[in-house]
Amino acid sequence: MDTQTAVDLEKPERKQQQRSIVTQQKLLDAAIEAFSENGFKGTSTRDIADRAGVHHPLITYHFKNKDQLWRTATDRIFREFNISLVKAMAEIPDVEPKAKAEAFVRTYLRYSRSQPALHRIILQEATYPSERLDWLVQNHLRPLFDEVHKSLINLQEMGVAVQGSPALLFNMIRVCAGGLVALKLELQHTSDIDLDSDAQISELADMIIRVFFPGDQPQPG
Amino acid sequence: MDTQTAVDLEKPERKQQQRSIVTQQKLLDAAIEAFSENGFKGTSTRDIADRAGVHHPLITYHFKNKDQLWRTATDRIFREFNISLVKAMAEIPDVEPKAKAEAFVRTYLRYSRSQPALHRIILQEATYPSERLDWLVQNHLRPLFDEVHKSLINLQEMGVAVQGSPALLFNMIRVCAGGLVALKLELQHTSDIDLDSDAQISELADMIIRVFFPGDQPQPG
DNA sequence: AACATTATTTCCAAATTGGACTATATCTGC
DNA sequence: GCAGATATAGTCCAATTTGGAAATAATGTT
Repeated sequence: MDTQTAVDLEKPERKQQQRSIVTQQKLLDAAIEAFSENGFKGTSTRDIADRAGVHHPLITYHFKNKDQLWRTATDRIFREFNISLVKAMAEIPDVEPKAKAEAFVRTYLRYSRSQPALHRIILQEATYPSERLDWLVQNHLRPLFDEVHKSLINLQEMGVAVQGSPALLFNMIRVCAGGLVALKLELQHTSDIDLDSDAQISELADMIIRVFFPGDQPQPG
Repeated sequence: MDTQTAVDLEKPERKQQQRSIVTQQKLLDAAIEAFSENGFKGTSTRDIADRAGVHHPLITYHFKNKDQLWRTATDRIFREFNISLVKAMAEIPDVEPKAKAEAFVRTYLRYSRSQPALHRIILQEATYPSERLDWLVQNHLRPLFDEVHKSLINLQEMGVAVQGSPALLFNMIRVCAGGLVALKLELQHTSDIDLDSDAQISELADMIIRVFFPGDQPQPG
């Protein structure tokens, strides 16, 4: 439903120039950073332009307005994440559901680290009702939930995942991954945890898996 | 030329008037709401004054400036939480460590629901380094961590808590409680979870306990 | 009544806001 | 190459918002 250019022209008579693409990418990166730091309301288009090292009127030129910029930027994060996820899942055979769950956790965690905005922007928008939250839910969060939810029920039936509400379970896993990464600055100071390190990310992944998917492991007693 | 704030000075020659206390409370409530929605930078003192239904110069009068207002408001949240926590823990005998862990989870969850800002403000401040984050860590987060960390190690040794890094464990529990409540608006839409309901809060508490404290408590006698 | 405390009201100087506008540079398609 | 479209630069503005100061008025305390 969208093109790479800001405006949907019926008949693009010329192809988009390379420098234009670069500018848009810089603006999108800057927007993601700014929005996840200060929220939608707390971010000015000039701030974004400054971070991108670009003249601020270019935002109007490329993305029409602040709202469209937010949507395009957010869309990119979730798209990229979905690509990573699909790719990782495809490598695991369907007959190994626990391995699939593990892949999900590790992918979510790895992507969250490289792009903490994945979780932060959700949090920013979840503080009060807005059209943006509705958009986020409908286009990205709900579809993801629906899919994982099914898998989780399956895993519970197989005795791999812990019992209890699969909806709660999904969200607990999600915040243990993304939510912890979003707090990484704090964790460095309070808990001597450095989620920038591969080792600690891996340790966290192991722990999430061990806690939420304890099945197929040596049961004590 | 010292401005009198809520903090008690050496010798107040007259006692604080009731209307002053009310105004301060209204401002603190409004500040907590605004800061947790839009972060420190994204919140204006005028916005806070409007929410409180109070003239904005009163902020300067009562709290000197925006920064002091933030500190006072944040301090109040954590103090209140600590009071709840201490009170709840005092009711559980020391010989029942698992019950203590349960009480901690339930208290954290209940307080987070009545005051989601507890988690949201941390998240707002954890997105980039600031003096406020340092202050938060030193005055509230670190002390809480240190205390719970000890208890968790103990619980692990008794086989009540799951194995693994106690620091990670603490933070996983924390985000499963506070982090999920902070997302409650989203969860209503994506997952049909209503964390305003007692039943679902209780279900979440049970699940957290079941997942992170699966071991049985040795029964005395 | 006297005086401290609290609230109201008006004001300011600085910064920020989104956006318009023109001019210039650069690329594309021919 | 050229013409026309695309993209950026640079400048400007009017409106609003910002945190805060100040003078004045109202209210409570002793």
